[in-house]
Amino acid sequence: MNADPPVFQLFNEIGIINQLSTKIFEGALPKGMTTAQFTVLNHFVRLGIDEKSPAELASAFQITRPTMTSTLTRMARAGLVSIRADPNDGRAKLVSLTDTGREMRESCIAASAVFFPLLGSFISDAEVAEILPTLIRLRVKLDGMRDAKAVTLD
Amino acid sequence: MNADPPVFQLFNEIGIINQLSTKIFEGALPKGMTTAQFTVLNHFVRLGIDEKSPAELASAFQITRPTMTSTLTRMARAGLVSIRADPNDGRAKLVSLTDTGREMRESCIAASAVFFPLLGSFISDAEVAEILPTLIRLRVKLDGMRDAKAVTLD
DNA sequence: GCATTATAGTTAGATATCTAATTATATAGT
DNA sequence: ACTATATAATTAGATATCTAACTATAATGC
Repeated sequence: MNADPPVFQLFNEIGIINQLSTKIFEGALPKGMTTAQFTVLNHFVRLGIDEKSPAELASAFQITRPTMTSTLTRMARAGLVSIRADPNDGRAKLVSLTDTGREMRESCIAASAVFFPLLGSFISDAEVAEILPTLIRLRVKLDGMRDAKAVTLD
Repeated sequence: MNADPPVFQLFNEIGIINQLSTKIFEGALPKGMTTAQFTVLNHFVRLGIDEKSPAELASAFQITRPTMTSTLTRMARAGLVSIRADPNDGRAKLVSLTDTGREMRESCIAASAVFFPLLGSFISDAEVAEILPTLIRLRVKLDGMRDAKAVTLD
């Protein structure tokens, strides 16, 4: 009864998996924390970065600058990041983690330490290894298309 | 330099693919149309349904009732759906497509007829066939967890 | 050097999504 | 029958996300 083309099905499944896994993950995070904010915290720590501009962060996460402004405003209000003017560029700003931000990231990591084994019980390492390369190839191609001026399709 | 566990990577890639493909798809839809609204239109047509309550629709798409209320309100405002009181249940309502809704669905299908071959050029049918079963299994398991009362993880 | 163009960040306005709380109606239980 | 519980829909308030438009500063170009 499912007449959808395989590619449609694929994107459909990916959409549902994304929605469900995101919800489960956020349910495990400290109250009020979101995936978007955790991603920023994790980025600084994992890459050992001191300061980065909002534009660079937006680019790293492939979101628009207004979205980044919005998230950073909330994170600054919560004391997770600190934002100062860039002394070398009057237009730009520089974002850095606060101690509170670093502690929050630790709490999130602790939460995910419980979360990922659970997900791991839903899909084996072998299965992940089997499908991950294909998904990465697909992501890279989609990503390349994003850079094409407009997604005109004509 | 990527020390993330494979499962983390998997969900990361899935998140990015979902974001990019959704954006590309919506870019192809008629101005103002969204994936959420198209999904509702397509649901009625594909399954040949006349009327369905907001609660049933919310359940079918695995979103909350407030979200469904929100989307249906906008769709009704745009003339895409019609909503009436359920004569058999004073609490419930019944949603149905309007002619405008049906036409809009056709336009979206026409748009996707251009979109999916494009995506198809990014991933072969063979690759889709290879990874789809695993993704479906994963989705089903995540889905089952959703029904567990609370995602307590403890 | 001054005008044009590009870039950084923000603001405005929109949609989708969630949780918590509210209102109204049904159903169950005793 | 009357109370207690469950269900349908909505409202309120929040986050994330987008596009379009705006302000300010930097870089280019002639």
